[in-house]
Amino acid sequence: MGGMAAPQTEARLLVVEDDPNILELLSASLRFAGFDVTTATSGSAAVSAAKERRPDLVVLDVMLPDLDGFEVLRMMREGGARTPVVFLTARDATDDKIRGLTLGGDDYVTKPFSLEELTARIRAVLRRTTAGEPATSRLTFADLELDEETHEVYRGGQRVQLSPTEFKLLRYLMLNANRVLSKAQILDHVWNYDFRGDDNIVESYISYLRRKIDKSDPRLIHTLRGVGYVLRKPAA
Amino acid sequence: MGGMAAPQTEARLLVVEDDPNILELLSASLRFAGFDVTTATSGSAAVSAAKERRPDLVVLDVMLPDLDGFEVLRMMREGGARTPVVFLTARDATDDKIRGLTLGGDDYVTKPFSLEELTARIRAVLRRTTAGEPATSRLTFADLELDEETHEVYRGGQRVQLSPTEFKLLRYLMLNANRVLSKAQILDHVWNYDFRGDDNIVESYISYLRRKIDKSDPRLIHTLRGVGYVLRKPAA
DNA sequence: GGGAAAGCTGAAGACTGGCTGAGAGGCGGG
DNA sequence: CCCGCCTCTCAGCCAGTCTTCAGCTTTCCC
Repeated sequence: MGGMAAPQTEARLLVVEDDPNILELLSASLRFAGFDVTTATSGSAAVSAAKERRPDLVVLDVMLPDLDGFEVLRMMREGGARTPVVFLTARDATDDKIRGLTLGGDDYVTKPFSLEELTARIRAVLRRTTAGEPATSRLTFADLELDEETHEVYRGGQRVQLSPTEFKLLRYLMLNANRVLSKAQILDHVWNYDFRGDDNIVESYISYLRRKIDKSDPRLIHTLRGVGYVLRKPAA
Repeated sequence: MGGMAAPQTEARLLVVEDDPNILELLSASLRFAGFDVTTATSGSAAVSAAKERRPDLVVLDVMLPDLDGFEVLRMMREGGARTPVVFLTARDATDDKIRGLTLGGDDYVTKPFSLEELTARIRAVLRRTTAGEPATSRLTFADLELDEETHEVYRGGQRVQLSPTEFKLLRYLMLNANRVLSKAQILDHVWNYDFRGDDNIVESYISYLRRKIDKSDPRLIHTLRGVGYVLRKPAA
């Protein structure tokens, strides 16, 4: 099943998470997305893995059996390393510590997250911290433009307002333009991993998207009956 | 049992399934399709078989007597092995767990499936995960082209619309070009294994296919009275 | 040539996948 | 506390698809 494109090929990630299911979910999909992934299941293991591997970015659960994520971060950075971090936190952890994170170039994602959400954050942080590149956060396909930073979307130069889920869905389609995506894949990537509804919600959101960005020719979102959806220029 | 071509020659599969009838069906036909097949009938047996054999891909029933498929997957992957998996699930497994199956390049097929369907998925997953190959998903025969990913079919460069079943039938014919296929074989491979209709449906679909892709010379789909059908260039 | 078996195909009806309108429920801002 | 947006579910609908059936043609054999 065609996964995520691999725009960040070979960036090295260290994923730190004690729940084995979530760890498996993360490492499998981030590897498939083209990252070079190492894992750790405790704070202390994370610290030594970080020392050894010098990852480009760390995905770090705040709640760990031994040290908490902030401790781990402090220890990793003793000695001046400036490895960027994306934290995973519980939804209600309105902790002040979390607040300050985006100041230092880091970021956080609340559980339960969607893979789309997480990989978008990872990409954004890497973009910001890697070199001083202009670092475009703009995706384009045909006359569609999507700005990952501002969440603005244009079709044919015309601004379109999308809800958060519509935005994530469109981003996923654009990242995987010309690739056929099944409803299951879309559900797995765009919706939170604890979503337990059925496929029909994908149809609904495809319908919303079409109404907002694909109501006239040339149509870009195509249905392949029994297979999935694909974002593609027609007449190919 | 029908002659599937062996495009993935010698890839090693581990098939895990507790129903002996289905296991037999699977192992026989996958072997005949050119795979090197090992089997296991329980989760724990699967884990040790995986360790020992290091298969290229695992076909894994979700419902097993001891561990469930997800447990098995997690245990297999402890230690960093990245063996891809094609899951077998019940059709109505709407509830929980099934989510996340398309991550990491894996895929799943719902029971009752057709062998065509399953082997197509297996091939697709192997294609995606094996090396960084260009990974063509395109079959061609004479001036017929069939794209397994997008389900697009061309005859002489001309796009043709096929229904899902027509598509599966044509793919089966193309994979077995120049090989004579009996109606029984076609039924066994292209239709779900629980189909209880009669042979005439194959005639119907051959008729549909001819109308769509074989209405003018040179004819490619030939009837061998009393024997079966074959996809072949004439004058041979 | 005639009969029988095999194959072909049009038509009919049931079924399915996908699309969308309506609306319930949640959350957040005013 | 009310309102509006958003998410998600549900149910109806439609088009396309599957399956069966019956009558027809072709082929084969005597």
